[in-house]
Amino acid sequence: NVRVRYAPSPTGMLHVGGVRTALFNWLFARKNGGTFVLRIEDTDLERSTEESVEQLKRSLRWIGLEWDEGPEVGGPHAPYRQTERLGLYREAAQKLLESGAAYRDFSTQEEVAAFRERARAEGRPPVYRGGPYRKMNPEEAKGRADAGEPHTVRMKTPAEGRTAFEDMIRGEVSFENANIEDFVIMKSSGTPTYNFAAAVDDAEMEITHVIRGDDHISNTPRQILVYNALGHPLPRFAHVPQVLGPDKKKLSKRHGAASVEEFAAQGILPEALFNYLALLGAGYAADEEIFTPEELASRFRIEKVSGNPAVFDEKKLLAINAAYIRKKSPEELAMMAAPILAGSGVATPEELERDMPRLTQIMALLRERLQRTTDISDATGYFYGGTLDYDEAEFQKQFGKDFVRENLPELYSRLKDLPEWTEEAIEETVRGLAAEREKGARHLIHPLRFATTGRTVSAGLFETMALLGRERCLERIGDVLEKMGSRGDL
RNA sequence: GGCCCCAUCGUCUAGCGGCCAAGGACAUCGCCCUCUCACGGCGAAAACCCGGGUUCGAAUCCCGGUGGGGUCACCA
Repeated sequence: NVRVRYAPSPTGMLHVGGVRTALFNWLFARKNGGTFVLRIEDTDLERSTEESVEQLKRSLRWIGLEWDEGPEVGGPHAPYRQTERLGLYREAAQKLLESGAAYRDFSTQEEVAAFRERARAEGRPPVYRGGPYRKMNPEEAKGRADAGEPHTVRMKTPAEGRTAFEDMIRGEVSFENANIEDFVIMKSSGTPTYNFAAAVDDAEMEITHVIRGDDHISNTPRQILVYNALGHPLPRFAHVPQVLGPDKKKLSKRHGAASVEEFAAQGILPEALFNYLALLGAGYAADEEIFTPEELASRFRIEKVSGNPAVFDEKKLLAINAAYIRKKSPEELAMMAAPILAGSGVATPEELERDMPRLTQIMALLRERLQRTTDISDATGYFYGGTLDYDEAEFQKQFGKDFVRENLPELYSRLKDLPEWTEEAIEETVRGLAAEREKGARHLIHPLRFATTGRTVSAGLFETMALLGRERCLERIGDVLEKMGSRGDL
């Protein structure tokens, strides 16, 4: 029975690197019919915030990573927050103290730092092994502790041999014990350190596969030591590489959007981020790239995950995002667009309510042209409201030509007299006039596009005008004619 | 600096000793479609870090170098 976990510390926003390891855990659980546990590692009282916890949960859910056990949903190993499990760590530490695997250290932080300093200066490895306290009589140490003397609890690390493990994506990784110092497991505040709490929890929660960022690879031997001292069988480990920015440095805010919430705010669809991140460095066959979470899960192979750090490519994310937007139905897009349009003030909620059928048709036209959902308000603005503001230079360019000046009024009146305002009728009118004047239709189409939409690019002109409606089109063309006249161009 | 990890087109990757004068995707550049933009189609350019081995044969295995990353806390 496979049990995996994602164990973030709530000290900031959920980072793409973090979601990716959460994602790999989720994928692995789904693939193997296992359980995905969420555990909050908030033993750093200084930096952990309640807000981060909420944000974390929100982000995880947004992208579609529901946890089977964890905060809010509960489970057989509750609670799932380390600050609520303090008793467990104290108990475990007590056990290690009694078995002699750990000892109390009464030296201060300054003293330990000084030791390391000296060792470094003398060219010895700065590996601290407790000074006099490692060998101190446990009874005496207990007495001092009971008397209230501040101390930490440290692991008694073997000075020789190696600690090795078989990483599921890297193969054997091994460390020399001589380089592993007697690390602290309980701080003088009585709270556990990361390496201890994580190992104790992974053991207690019966985690079978620890899949985490490779920045934890050097912590693994320490945790193995804890497991062993606790007499608990080891889980399997898999260390997934970091996500890097374009400069090959660890991805951070410096590189632009780096947190899930920022991507959401920038018009990225959750399924697109999910898909992109899952693909990033996961070693899927390269034949296709658009997959549902279920497909991703069934094809997921942890041992295929690449061992080298992956550079985050925003362009590719955008390409995938655009593909997901194209896959949405016009109805779905209209539902998404309405609040965006209302929010940006291009149309009132009531107006949009009435207008849903038309909005749906608009989305059908624009679907192929959107990269991010936030492009919607910009791309649809001209479908609402009356007259437009025209760019001066472009106005000159479009309407400065004699042919346009001579024929736009005629075009205006023919459009006005059309018995039916349909795409076909409009096209016939425009092409017809151009043909009569023996000119290519594009000589009329481009200025007309600019007049009716205020821009030089849009979806097909005739369908666009049909959706714009006769009244709005005539108003805008009339407005242009007037502007041309008022400056004596007519 | 010590320890650990990693190394195929710009980026993500396929490749797991011969099928590779290295395939796909994104990006780039052409062409086609076309009322513009997009979509779509076709095509181009673009990589096995270097040096030694092992082998009949290496992108694939081994060693060294170089480069990149991580980590060296009473932070996770």
